[in-house]
Amino acid sequence: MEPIKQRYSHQRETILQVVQSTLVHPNADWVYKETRKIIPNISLGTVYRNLNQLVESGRILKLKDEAMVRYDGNTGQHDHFRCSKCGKWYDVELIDQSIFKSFAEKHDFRIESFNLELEGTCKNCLDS
Amino acid sequence: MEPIKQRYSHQRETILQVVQSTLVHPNADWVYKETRKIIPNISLGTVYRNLNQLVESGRILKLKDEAMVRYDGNTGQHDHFRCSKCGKWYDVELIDQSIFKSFAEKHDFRIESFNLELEGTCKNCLDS
DNA sequence: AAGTTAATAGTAATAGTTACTGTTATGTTT
DNA sequence: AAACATAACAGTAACTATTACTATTAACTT
Ligand SMILES: [Mn+2]
Ligand SMILES: [Mn+2]
Ligand SMILES: [Zn+2]
Ligand SMILES: [Zn+2]
Repeated sequence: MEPIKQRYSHQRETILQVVQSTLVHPNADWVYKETRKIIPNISLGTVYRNLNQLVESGRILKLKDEAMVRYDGNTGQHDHFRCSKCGKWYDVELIDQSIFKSFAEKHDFRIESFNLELEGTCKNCLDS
Repeated sequence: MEPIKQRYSHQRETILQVVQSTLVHPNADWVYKETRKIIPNISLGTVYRNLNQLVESGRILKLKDEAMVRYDGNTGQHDHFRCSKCGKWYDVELIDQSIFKSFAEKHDFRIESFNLELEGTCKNCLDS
């Protein structure tokens, strides 16, 4: 069988740029609203479909929030801190990943990704 | 203002026992079906309300699955491996938590919980 | 230029969860 | 023990994030 053909689409590239242009780790609706500033008649379904494809092809990351999915244009190795008060996501410095690598070998699983998430209260919320 | 009064309820205690009796890290519907074996006319709303209360009071843990919430009756310190093929959650041995503790001090955040999640393919799925 | 079909806009449907409402049961006060 | 106050309940409606559907458009192939 033939390889799946993925065609270029203006919408997909715009969505990718929107996700890559921010540090907010947006959800689908945020991406939708931002993308509509560039393509006013884009459909919400198109945003969802393309976000999923971009995750599938590894060009963006998928994050799990409380009751929503969030996306991350930064596909480099990093972890997250989530503020339980304001809901903001912050990138944090990575612990040496070799810790996890050696850990992986103790188990009978094929480990494909490590995800370390810290939760608490951010500086902003602590100050105010 | 007075402290919130939490009354005993047969339903809540049964739900707690159901969650504590398993290692599957169940979602709300699984808990609902299991609890109905004991209290046949319990309402799904009651299950959700009590699961939330049990999380709130720290008697069970809340986990984020792909598009669902899961619960864990094991509130001891441990981490998880999730199989992306069969969706099962496994408890895994904890890395020395002091790693995270020292890490926390580098940041201007008040860190309240660490959550390490590994994803990949489990032994069962690798074999078959 | 004509043909193929991936991708789209728009909308309907699904699924997990929460909100509401009248009734029941738990814990308290007479 | 009886009356009371209200947390919790069963049952159901509403909400919300996401996916599915459908007729049309546009990207690539021949
Ligand atoms: Mn990030
Ligand atoms: Mn567990
Ligand atoms: Zn905050
Ligand atoms: Zn598996």
